[in-house]
Amino acid sequence: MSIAEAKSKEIRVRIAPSPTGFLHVGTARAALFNYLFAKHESGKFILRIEDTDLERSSPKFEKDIIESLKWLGIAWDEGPSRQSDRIEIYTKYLKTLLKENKAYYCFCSEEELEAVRQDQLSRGLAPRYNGKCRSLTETEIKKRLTEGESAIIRFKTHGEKVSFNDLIRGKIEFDTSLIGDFTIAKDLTTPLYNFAVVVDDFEMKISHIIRGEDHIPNTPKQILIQQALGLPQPQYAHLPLILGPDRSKLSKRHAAVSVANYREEGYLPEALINFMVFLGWNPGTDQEIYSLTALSQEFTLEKVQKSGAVFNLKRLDYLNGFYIRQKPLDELTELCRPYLPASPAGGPKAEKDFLKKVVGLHQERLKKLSEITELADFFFQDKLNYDKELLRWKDADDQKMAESLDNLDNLLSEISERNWAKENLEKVLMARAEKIKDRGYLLWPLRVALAGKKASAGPIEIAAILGKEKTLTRLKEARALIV
RNA sequence: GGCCCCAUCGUCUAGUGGCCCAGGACGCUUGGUUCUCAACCAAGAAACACCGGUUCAACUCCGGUUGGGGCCGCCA
Repeated sequence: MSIAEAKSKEIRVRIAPSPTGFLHVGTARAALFNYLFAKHESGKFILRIEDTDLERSSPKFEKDIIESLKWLGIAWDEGPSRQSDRIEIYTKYLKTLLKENKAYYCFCSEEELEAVRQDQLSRGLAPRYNGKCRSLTETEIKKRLTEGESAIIRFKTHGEKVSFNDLIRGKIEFDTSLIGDFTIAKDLTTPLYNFAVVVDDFEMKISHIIRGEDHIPNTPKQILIQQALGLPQPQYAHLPLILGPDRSKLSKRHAAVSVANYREEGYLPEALINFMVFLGWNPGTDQEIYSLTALSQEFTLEKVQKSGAVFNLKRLDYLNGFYIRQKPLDELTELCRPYLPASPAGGPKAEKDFLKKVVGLHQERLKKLSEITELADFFFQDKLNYDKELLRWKDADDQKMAESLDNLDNLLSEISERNWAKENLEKVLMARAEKIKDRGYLLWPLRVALAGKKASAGPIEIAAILGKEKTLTRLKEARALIV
């Protein structure tokens, strides 16, 4: 094999998002599959920003796409390149097509086109261009163009059949007579999607196009353009779609769709990666937890599913909880910090120590980082607000409750600040609790007095973190609720 | 409506003709642990859309039906 041959066989894939919105989970998953495929095949993964639609594109979204991809750990080898920086290239190819009479100017107005479309639709036909401007003479075109009449560039189809072998679905065939002469550019310097992708994929030597199933109908158009330009045909692999609970394409009305949303909610990139990759792919074994590196070793297109996959938030939550539980406490504390109030004085060291205890206490209860806010709020409040009835354990009457609270107060008052640690507190409190048989009479009111809610971490652990002073204060406040 | 794609538990899926009266995971239910919640452990309910063919044998192959989805832009 010559060097040239070896080079031409290089695996090169790309993700080509358009900056018209925040990075969508569907796009992120496509990026992931491309990335994994490239890694598995020792190829290159390229990021290309498709911003030919200047109206809808925004630098804000481009920034989000780049940041979200980075956050997920999906690293690209080349790019990001931007279509708006490559206009001359498209113009060059456009001129070739025009000159060779493979594309032509169309002067039909949008209203006119829409009317034709509606008519065809109502008659149950495939809507397609009627070919009105297909054979305008060169002089007429020139004349109308110089007169400033608005025009668009169409690609000339010939009603042939186009087929390609999809790596995931096998042979797919289209009848281009049903497609008609489609648009490829608004003018010489404004290419449209189907045209720009073909040019870019060729220029960037893309070997495999791995993208969503929603692009299947675009494929024959792109192949036609390739053929007209004499370009090689890349391999295609169309991924199943991510679906909402109603099994239609996942959209905003179903759930949050941008990676940024999930990041803000406190999902970990590891969880999101692991979740997304199993939407339409599986290793064929029972292993369910994978790192990005492990995935790139396992990933093959043969294992990709053909049918759409419903986005199951419960499973994402489960995975996220799993990864949160795996996190080293130090790291998790930093991840949780944005979701917690700034702690009172004591310096950064003391604050970090305190936060670590608080986070550690809730680590196994967290499904997403943002939940720490509510779970641990009582550590940051001066005065708790809860109903007196919450203090009542089972059928305990007021007298019994008061007794329990007094007992707790007495017991805990005797423990010195120095010995105020979980082990000691446990020793003292559990000894007493055991005597009562039903520990709840002692522990339930303690938990409510300290946390102010019906579900929380253990009262002894809370007391240990809260410290003697605050613990006793809260106990007295609880006692005051009972007359 | 036209074209195209798809079809195993509620969900993600294993299964490439016999190993499957279908396996795993999430979720759900029940029990255990337990002051509550979570975590953890154990058990359980839960699926091959339908009809024909091919074959000694079909969840697996073929055809059809039904159902679902995608696309039909001077968006990508």
